[in-house]
Order: sequence, then C-alpha cells, then structure tokens
Amino acid sequence: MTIKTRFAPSPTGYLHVGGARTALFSWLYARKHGGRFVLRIEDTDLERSTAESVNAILEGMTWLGLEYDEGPFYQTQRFDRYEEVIQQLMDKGLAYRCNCSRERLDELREAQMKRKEKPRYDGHCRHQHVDPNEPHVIRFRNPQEGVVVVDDMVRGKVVFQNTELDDLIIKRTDGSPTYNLTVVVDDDDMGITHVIRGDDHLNNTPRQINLLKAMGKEPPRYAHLPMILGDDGARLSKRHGAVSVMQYYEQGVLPEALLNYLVRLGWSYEDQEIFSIDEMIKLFDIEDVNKAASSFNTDKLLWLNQHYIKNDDPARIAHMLSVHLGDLGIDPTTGPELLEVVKAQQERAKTLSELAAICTFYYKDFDNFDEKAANKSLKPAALEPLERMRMVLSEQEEWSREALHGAVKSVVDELEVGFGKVAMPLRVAVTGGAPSPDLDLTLFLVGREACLRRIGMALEYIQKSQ
RNA sequence: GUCCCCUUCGUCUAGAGGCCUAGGACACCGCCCUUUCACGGCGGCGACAGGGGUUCGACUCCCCUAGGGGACGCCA
Repeated sequence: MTIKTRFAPSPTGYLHVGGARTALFSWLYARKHGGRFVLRIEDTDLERSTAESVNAILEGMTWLGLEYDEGPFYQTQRFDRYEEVIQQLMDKGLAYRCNCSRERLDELREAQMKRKEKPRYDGHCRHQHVDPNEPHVIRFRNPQEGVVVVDDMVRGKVVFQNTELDDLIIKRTDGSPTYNLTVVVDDDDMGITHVIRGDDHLNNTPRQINLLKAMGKEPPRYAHLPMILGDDGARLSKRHGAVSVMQYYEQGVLPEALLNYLVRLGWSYEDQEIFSIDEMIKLFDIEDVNKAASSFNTDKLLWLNQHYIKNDDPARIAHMLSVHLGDLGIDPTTGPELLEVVKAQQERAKTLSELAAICTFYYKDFDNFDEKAANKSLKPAALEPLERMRMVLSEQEEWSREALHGAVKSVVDELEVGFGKVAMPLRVAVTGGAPSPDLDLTLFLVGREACLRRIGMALEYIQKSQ
C-alpha cells in the first residue's frame, strides 16, 4: 500500500507557522516512505474563504519547498460528490432531516450549560418527519452506545464515549456540506492512508470515524500533532510577531532555517540540532513526535538562520540579499563585488535584512556615525592618526589587502602607538561604526575614494564635537 | 461547566525502572581569541508541577490534586 498524506488548510488566512509545521510533518512522512503528498483546500466556508488566502498558502508552500504530488484539490468543486454521500446516508437511514430553529438550539445550549452539562444536540428530530420542502439541515445519526477508540500514532489509544457525541450537521440549510463530512469523504476518495493534522482535531476524530463506519469505509491512521504556542505560552496570534510564514521571508529568514526550526518543535533526533532536508526525511518518524505543545522561540530560529546564512554558498546568499539591498535603495552593481562583500560579512547577521543593513556602507556613505562607536574612537586623539592615514591612503599606489595592511602599519610605526590607536578610528571613520571584517579587507572593499571622503567626514566630526 | 489531551532547566528537547551527581541546544553570564562586531573555543547559571502509592530502587509505572491546552458552531 502506498502511503499518502495530505495537508488540508482552509483558506481563511495566511500560512502560519503551525500550519507550516503540520504540512512539513505530513510531507516528511510521505517522502520518508516513498509515498505521495496531497494538497487540498478546504474552502467549504464560502463566507470566509478567499482567493488571496489560497494564493498566500500556495506561495508559502512553494517558498518552503513543500511540493505536493497531487492537488491542489478544492472542496467547492466536489459538492456533487458530497451530495451523493449524503444521499446514501439518508437512504440507509443513517442521516435525517432536522428543522430545529436556531432559537431552539440556542436555548437548548444555554439550558445545558446551566445544568453544567456538555452542550449538544438532543436528537429532537431523530424520529420526526421533516418535510423536504421546508428549510432544514441534515444530521448524521451518531451511534448512541459504545465507544470509539482513536488509535493515534502520537497519542496512543484515546477512548471516547458515543454518548459524548451528538448528531452533527452534515448539510447546511443552504445545501452546502460541512467540514466533518467533507474531510471524511475526501480522505477516503483520495486514498489518504495517514491523516497528520493539528491537535485541535483530535476531538473531531471519533465523529469522523463514526461517519466513515456508516459509509462502510475503513478509517485511515491518525497522528495528531501538538500545538505551537507563542513565546509566552499562549496561543499563537498576531501579537507574537510573524503570523504568516511569508513574513519570515520578508525579514530574511532562509526557508531551510525555518524548516529546521519547525522540525525540532515536537521532534528530535539524539542531540542533533542541524538537519538538512535529506536528513530530516531520513531521520524523521511520526512515532518520535512529542505529545506536549511547544512554544515558538524566535531566538533559536534566528540562531539557526545565522547558521545557515554563515554556511550557505555565498553566491546563493548574494542572490537572495540583493532583494533586501534593493529594499534599502542600494544597487549592488554600483560598488564592490557583492559576492566579496557577502563573504566578508556573511557570519555577522542573523537575517538577510540585517545582513543588508551591515553591507550598506560598502555602497553608500552613511548619514551619521554610530554614536557609541564615535564616542569611543572619534576623539581628538584620533585626529593625527586619521590625518596621516588620509595622506598615506591618497598616495597609496597599490590598492590591495596586503598593501593596505602595510599602509596602516606604516602610520602605526611612524606615530609609535599601538595598532588600535590607528585602526579603531580608521574603522569607525570608514564604516560609520557598523560591524565589519578585517580592517585591510574593509578598506580594500570600500575603495580609495570613499575611504578618503569618510576620513574627511570623521575629521570634521571630531573638530565639530570639540 | 462537560469531555479529551498535556506537564523535565526561561525556551526547544534527551530520558522506555538502576546507565541520572538528570545529557544536549537556544538565551543569559564569565573567560579566551581579537584592530570593531561577529565567528570559534572553554566554563558557569539553570529543570523532573505537587502529593500519594507500586518497587530493593522511580524522571520513567498507577492514582489524586493543581496548572496549561483543545473541543463542545448551519467554522475548519
């Protein structure tokens, strides 16, 4: 039997980290077992589903590289099929029409709550004849005795009493099918063998199993993944920063870093922290997934991101970085070779946007010196070293790292001071105080013209601050 | 409220009765490297929710309590 998993989001918002993790685990499980991965859009809620959300989800999946083998399927295009199943259930007496008013239902719920009972439909229309021509919904006749055992791959066996379940609506007054029916029909029709989804669906599972049994079908295997909470342990929401996966893209998080972060949320393999996609596929197993919810920790994501930025091919980083430089109004073709700049700065940033920011000084003058750096290094004592450096650099014939190192050294020797007395002011003068690599490499990349101009700015700055 | 689930350092996690003086990672704090910032190296801080059992022995098994999460929709 070929293993088949699916990711089935409802297009009522963006792809968020929780959804992305669910998709990742489903995808990994399929890939690991040489199976197939299906994308299905659960858009039966016509009120809230939007085309923008569909696009956002597809965009997120693409960015993360979670490619699907089948789909995307849209439930709104399968209404005929759902109708067919509903009819079959009606014919077999396993579903019935109900015309209870919303008012009655509301009152019922309220009364039950007041009695400290679990609110649920009382089966009022179970044995009532309802005229098909008047407005009605169709409810599934849930078994009233016995138990349903969900044999979950991460939770183990979970037992539900049928008396806890009520007769759920499978078809609305407007004729559209509801979630619990559509998932069950689709998962079965599409041959889904493993339903891997969020924890919040665990309580729906016994209902779905009953529905499946009524249809004469065999339930798939289930795996309910623990939720992802915000940094503060509360449910993930907008106030926790990035809600949409694409916001991480915008901030300059690498997809492999996000995936690596997500795969370690609720799963681990020995003491390993860094996983390539291939390693994830090889080592991942749904049986090893934890039961407890976990909190999203941005610091760790950023640490992973820095790791990937630092270790990735500089050419690839350069390619991705140009977008972020563009955001800052920088055209990297107007200055030093971007590839060389990336190599020089690669290990100094946690995100691509941060990397872009610290690469700015290679391409354009800064407006102000960093206050802290300037206070420390741009003092009167720096006047002489900077004057000397300006002269030496303006006369410098060979503009190479080695030669520039010699140039700085010559000033140090001439003034008979420590290396830092010259190097520090010079670095701040040239970079504005931004993090930067070796001084000789920095001077080399920034170029003679900009170096001289900025030393002038620094001298002016020192004189003005007196 | 009812039902279901969960509970190891601040966070992610290892731990399948003795291997635990509870291991790793992020964060934090020191030190080293160093012309800045990083990187890297070394070290430190820091947890079994509480209470009962079972057992020669419990982080591991059972029960209770507490706390957290989820579900209880003509949402998915």
